[in-house]
Amino acid sequence: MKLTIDEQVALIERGAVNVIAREELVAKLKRSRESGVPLKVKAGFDPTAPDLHLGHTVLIQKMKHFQELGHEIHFLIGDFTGMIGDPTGKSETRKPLTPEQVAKNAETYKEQVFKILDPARTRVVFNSTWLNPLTSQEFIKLAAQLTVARMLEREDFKVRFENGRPISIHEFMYPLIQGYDSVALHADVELGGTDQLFNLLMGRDLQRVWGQEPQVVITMPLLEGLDGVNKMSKSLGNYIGITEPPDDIYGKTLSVSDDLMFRYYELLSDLAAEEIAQLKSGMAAGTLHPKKVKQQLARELTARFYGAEAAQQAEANFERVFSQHELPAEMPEFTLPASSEGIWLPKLLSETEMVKGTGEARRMIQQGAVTVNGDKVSDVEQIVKAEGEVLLKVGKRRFCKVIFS
RNA sequence: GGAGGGGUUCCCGAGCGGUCAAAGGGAACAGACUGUAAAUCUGUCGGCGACGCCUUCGGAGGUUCGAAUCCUCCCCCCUCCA
Repeated sequence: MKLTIDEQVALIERGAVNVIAREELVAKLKRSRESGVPLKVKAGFDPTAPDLHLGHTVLIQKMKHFQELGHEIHFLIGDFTGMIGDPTGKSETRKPLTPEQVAKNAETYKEQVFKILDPARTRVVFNSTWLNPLTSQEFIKLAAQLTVARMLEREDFKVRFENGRPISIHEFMYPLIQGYDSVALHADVELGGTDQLFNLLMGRDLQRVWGQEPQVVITMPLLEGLDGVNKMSKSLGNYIGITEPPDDIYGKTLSVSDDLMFRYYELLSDLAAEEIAQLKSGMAAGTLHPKKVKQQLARELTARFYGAEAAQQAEANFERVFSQHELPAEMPEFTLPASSEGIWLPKLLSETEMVKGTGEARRMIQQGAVTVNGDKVSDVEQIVKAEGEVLLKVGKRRFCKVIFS
């Protein structure tokens, strides 16, 4: 790819919230082009979440942009810092992870990130590599670079401090350590979410202290989760995981609110800004149905991880089940022993794990949410014939085929 | 180290000897309406083959016919002082 420096900068700036500082970025890009030495682009991930979701991909897409420009990505897994716990945005002290958990989560990251990034231009690094050997003296030197007052400028610390909530001393170390990672890597650029701004800037400060040219800092917006309120996160359960089945990625995307849909377009889609604007105005003018627009997004995102064909299939499945109200083409099967006296429906639902227990089964039946072979059941005492095949449906999206043998 | 205030069901938060499986709100789930959107309305929301039984209110004991509520010890958190 042969882009002019201006075109490169435009690509890099797309979607970014901060670029600090633009002139430095231009200078680095020029120097890299002249010398043929790729820039070292660093992005750190805290190995707390076992699964990457679309929220992470905002950043990963940006990393990919750099790869397309020929630069080298350092995918930093914060296995050391993961044991501390990033205090960013938290109102409480985080629980540290055990080394075993960190190691396990880190592996998952490595597997998943290459769904998007080019492995040949990606270096996966662990910050324990250089942090574990640090001596106490070096550690203290690091700590000496920052005052408490400066640290308390940070909004999250400030709020906690003013509200008298606990801040552990080790949490102060987090930004310092993250900054030191940049020193250890000689990073030219660091990418992160907007919530990471303080930590990213710390890298610049520390690099100066260690006599290095400060890294360019680029922040990307945080993606809202499916609820449209909180940021997308595993722990809140409002996420779309990139390893989820195509049907789920498609379905979850389609369940997002209209407002949120455009936010997703903006941050996740590969469509040009003008194309997105067209969709928006078309919808406002009434010439485009919102569902069509949303379907396009769902197809694009599903196709990103599974290909266009799988995306089409996911759409077909979705239409079949939710628009035509037909049973899905495939559903989980359960085999139970046949019996002549039949089986009590709540028991059957419970055995097939369609509900948590017979209590929930009773509730679902009473609420008219249960269907047996397509017929709605209202009797809690219903006995189902335990022979042949029985199709069960609970609510809108729980299906199961029971085979009695 | 000293003085106070707290730990309630997924979360917040009432309750302060029986009428408490525990108000209210949020989340979640189901139904209606839809575009599985949002908003709205209704219902459910510890477990159990259930108009009854069992297990919950930081932990362990105790007082009572009876405790989330009272007493004792322990654990954890917060505030102020040092």
